[in-house]
Amino acid sequence: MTTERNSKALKVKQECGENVPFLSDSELMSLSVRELNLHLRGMSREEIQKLKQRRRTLKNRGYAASCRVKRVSQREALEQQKMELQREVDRLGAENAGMRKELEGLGARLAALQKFARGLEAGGGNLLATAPRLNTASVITIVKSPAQPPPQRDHESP
Amino acid sequence: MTTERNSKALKVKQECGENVPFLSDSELMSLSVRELNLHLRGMSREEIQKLKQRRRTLKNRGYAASCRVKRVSQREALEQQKMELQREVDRLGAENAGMRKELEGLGARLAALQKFARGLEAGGGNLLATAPRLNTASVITIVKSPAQPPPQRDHESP
DNA sequence: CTGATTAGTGAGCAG
DNA sequence: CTGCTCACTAATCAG
Repeated sequence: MTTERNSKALKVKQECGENVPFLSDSELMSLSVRELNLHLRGMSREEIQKLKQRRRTLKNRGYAASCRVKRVSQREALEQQKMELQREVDRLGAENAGMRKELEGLGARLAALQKFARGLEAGGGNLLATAPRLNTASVITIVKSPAQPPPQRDHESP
Repeated sequence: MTTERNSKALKVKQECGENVPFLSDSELMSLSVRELNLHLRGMSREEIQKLKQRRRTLKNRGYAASCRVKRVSQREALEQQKMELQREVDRLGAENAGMRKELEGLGARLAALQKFARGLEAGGGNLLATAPRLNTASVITIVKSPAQPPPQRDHESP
């Protein structure tokens, strides 16, 4: 199955020896019916039928070949589409993992903040008194968003 | 191409009429060589060769059939896998969109908080004085996590 | 030899 | 008629 087919000299009916009647070997395949008729002067009905059958056979040979080519092409196209989808899955999966990590980080930050806020509430209203070791630069105050996004698009940059 | 093949009474070489020699019609296909030889008593070399060739042909018919079946199965399997991947892409895409929205919301909240915090810094150290309209229940304080655990953290209130 | 695969061939359908 | 597809056959390869 892996090895290459070496001596591939198939049969391919070739009546070259004795029977080169009037028309070329297999290029009557490319003639139209009208053109074929021009070459059909003075032939017995039987010979005409024989020639037309040979033409049909040659045509069928080509049809079968293109049928196989088409089959292979379709299979390869399917595999190609499958690989593209797999790549898309990988991409989305990675993006997903990244965002999940981001969310996790933000969630942890918010949890810590809420904990700190609870301590604030319990200790009193004075922020600086409650957390004396924190300077204002490291302290951010949060208002629980009442479902109204701020018109300003400002992001932090750590 | 869409219509079903109606009268599918293919040729399937059946030499039932005159030629039912010694062995069943086509069930010599299922005999092993050893068993076949038992039925080969008193036959001319030529007849034996003929029978063996018929057996080989019948076998080949079956091989070709299973080859076609396999081809179809593989194609269907590919299409199946493709559909599953497509479903996976859709699922991940939806999950992705959801998380993106979550991140967007959290980002907006953090942006608002930073804006508020900047106002705090500019106005002075007193939080309540800077935001007099906010009660402590709606205010949460954030510490930019400096990756250093607080040395004394023993007040907890669930 | 057995089983699988390929190309060629005729049957039969569809346009 | 033309083009395509199916089932069959022989040739060939692989194990």
